[in-house]
Amino acid sequence: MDLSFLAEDTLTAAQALLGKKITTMTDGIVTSGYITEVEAYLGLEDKAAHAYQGRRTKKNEMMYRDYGTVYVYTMHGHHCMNFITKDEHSPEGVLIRGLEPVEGIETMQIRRGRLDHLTDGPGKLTQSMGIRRDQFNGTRLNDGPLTISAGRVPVAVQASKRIGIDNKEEAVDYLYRFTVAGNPYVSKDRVRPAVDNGWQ
DNA sequence: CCCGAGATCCGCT
DNA sequence: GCGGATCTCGGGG
Repeated sequence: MDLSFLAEDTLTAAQALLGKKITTMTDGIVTSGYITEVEAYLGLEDKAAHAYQGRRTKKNEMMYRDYGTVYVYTMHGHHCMNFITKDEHSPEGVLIRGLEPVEGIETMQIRRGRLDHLTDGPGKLTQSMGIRRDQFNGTRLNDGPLTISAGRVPVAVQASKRIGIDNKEEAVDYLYRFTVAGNPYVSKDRVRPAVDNGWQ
């Protein structure tokens, strides 16, 4: 699919990612899901972003690549995945925080070691889909082990505060988290499922 | 070399 | 809601 929507403003790109289907091939096994929850990180002026004030290290180097680059980092022993937006002058990206599983659910259950809560969090979904830093960091969407395609369309998008950044001063209040309204496959919130999980 | 900070997860209260 | 597990990386001595 055409990825040029990732070259535009990151807040718009983040919302446009909701409903897109992402598919991985890891160890010869396909897993996939629809994106239900994302967070935008705006780089230079966003105190919660890894690239705040142009900070550039080995860890966040991929934030300075072009749109469509996959940025995976580890924290607390888990992997988190971003899709980079814009270009090398604007180190911005979108954290993928939730998916509605589609294919390979049994594999996800094995990888997670449990039957539910497979993809309702940034570290959970990377584990379920076999997304490891050494194989995915720095790859490009649709030109590596991760593909993105059209998927579904949300009836409504809900904006809220980002999760887990409670000591970042004014940035904690930005409404840069976006979820599919009425979809239960999201972190933290307990959502009452809407008709068809909030898809059109 | 050591220390501590994280865009987390899990189980328990 | 809370505390503990967990691990890589970056910065300061």
